[in-house]
Amino acid sequence: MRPRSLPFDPIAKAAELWQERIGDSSTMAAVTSVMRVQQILQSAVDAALKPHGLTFARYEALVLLTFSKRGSLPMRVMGERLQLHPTSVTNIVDRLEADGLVKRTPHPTDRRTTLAEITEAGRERRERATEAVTAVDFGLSGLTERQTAQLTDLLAKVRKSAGDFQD
Amino acid sequence: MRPRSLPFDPIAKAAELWQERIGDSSTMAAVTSVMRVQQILQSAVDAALKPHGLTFARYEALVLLTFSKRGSLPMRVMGERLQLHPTSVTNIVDRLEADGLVKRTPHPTDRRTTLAEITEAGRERRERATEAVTAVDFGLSGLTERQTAQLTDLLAKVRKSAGDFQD
DNA sequence: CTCATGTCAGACGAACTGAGATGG
DNA sequence: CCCATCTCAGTTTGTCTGACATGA
Repeated sequence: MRPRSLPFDPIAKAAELWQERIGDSSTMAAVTSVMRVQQILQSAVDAALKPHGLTFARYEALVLLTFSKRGSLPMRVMGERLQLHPTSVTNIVDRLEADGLVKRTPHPTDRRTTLAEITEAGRERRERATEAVTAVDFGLSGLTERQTAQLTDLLAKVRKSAGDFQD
Repeated sequence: MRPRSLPFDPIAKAAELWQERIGDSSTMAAVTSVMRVQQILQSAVDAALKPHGLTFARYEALVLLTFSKRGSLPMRVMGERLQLHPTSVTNIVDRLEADGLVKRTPHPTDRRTTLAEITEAGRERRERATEAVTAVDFGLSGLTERQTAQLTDLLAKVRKSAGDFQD
């Protein structure tokens, strides 16, 4: 149950007080804003996915597998792409497999690695789930096309600076 | 243990494939970017706060109390400002109180409500913690002053559109 | 030998649901 | 009576650590 909306912007207010009492507030305001917007988007997306028995993390995993050439990827690669801890990958694949959306199969040449392969049920589920999340625009509203692209660009700078990727 | 960095931007790559196979990818790219950057910031901030025995959520609560006139607020108000579930407020105040950083006191007139009041130890801890998080810029790097402000503005539009606040 | 890959057990933080006690 | 405030118990989700088995 999310609290009702405030008559003022709580982050702008906090930034104002921070500036008075502590110092430069621009970084603090941006970081708090990212945290809050993530919360908004996550809960919107999770709500849209709930009827389909998925969370955003599991949905992302399904999409990633859909995009792969053979519909399967080594679990290590999934972790790399989705920026997940190895044990988180195990956890997510466990749940997807329990729902019959993914199947673990042995790697043909490297017997250390396990492939996660999307099933036909997984592909169908992914399609329904995509309809659900796009119908609510992933919870993102209030921006023009251009502003949305601008947001993505700014965040890419941050990700790159944090070492998420090169180039 | 975070995976090493990729030789390409995984979100840009996913957006490209999404565009080919599913449709417009601009919203999906922005949302995925927010999710990922939040993860980066959260882990940077939590790492900086760990030596001080705080998480970001608890740190935010301490800051909020520091900013309040009497150093105390009704728990319901804390939930409103920090956008937290009532049980999460209980949980956070429990831990802060166990560490002696906050004290529960009865509301003078409304006996239903409990005030959380920051202690002197809490104020000191907040100050040290602020030094720690500002020293790492809250994990945010790669943006100019102007871009940081731009990011905050764009995210404010999203928050407002989602009903976080009016005006 | 080393290193990589995946899994397991156990802990944790944070959010939720549903129920309840207390009081306005 | 209804409603607000807070707490408690229990569940879910994802992350982490440390250890381990297997195999390149």
